[in-house]
Amino acid sequence: MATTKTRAVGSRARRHGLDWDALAQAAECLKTLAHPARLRMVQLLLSGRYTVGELAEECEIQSHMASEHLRLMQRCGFLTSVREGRNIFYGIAEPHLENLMRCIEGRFGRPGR
Amino acid sequence: MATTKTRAVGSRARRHGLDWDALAQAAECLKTLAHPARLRMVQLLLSGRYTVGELAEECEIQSHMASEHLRLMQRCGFLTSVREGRNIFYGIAEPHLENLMRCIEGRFGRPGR
DNA sequence: TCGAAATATCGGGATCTTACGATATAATTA
DNA sequence: TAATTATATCGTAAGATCCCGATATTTCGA
Repeated sequence: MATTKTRAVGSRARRHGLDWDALAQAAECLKTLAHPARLRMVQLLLSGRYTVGELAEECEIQSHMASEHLRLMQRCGFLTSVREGRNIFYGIAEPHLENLMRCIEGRFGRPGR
Repeated sequence: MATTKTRAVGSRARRHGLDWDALAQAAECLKTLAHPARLRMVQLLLSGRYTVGELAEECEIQSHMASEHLRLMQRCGFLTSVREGRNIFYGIAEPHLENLMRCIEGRFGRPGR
């Protein structure tokens, strides 16, 4: 999973955007985001904090699946979590997610909204 | 792969960003983008057109693998391709990719650049 | 302390992805 | 036509992902 190859810079594109390590990291994060339930969770969490159960209900999945999705996103540093009594509230830790979701909504959102 | 479920809108988040179909579509596209070689190809192609062989060399993969990656991205409508003699030149078809890559570079690019 | 509620983890089976070698197709040149 | 170059496709095996049921863990209330 940790693709840590050292790559020579090709001929036509010197210093073109991200280096290979950054690309591998970015790919990991995109893969983590690339699931409808997880996208939905991010979308919801950008508007405030939610418990696991609430997210599960919104996404219509079992709560232990929500837990799993949240674990994956937390591993990428996307989320915060705070326990309050029996509940655990999740929130957004990665500020860039807002821009990214805006890009995605710009591409996939219906024009009439 | 075609997750076409009809989902009820939950309680706390009415009309929150994208609906389920759009999320599934977005997830597909993100998954397609979520590979270091494919990200690199998009990065390169945003600066001009490239042949399969050039892309393969830049990404240090075999050209038949480049071909495969390009096929996946074309299936999402990301790319254009034009044959010229023996070569096939690929380019960017989806204008939103530029914004998306900027978001990604904003997150993963080194601060000093 | 016991039971219930909320969340997390484990083990497994089905499905998908990835990269490979081999092969096929298309266009060019000898 | 035959050989060469560029690109695409096929079959496949290893590995990853997804979702499930079952089971743990943590916290609260009776």
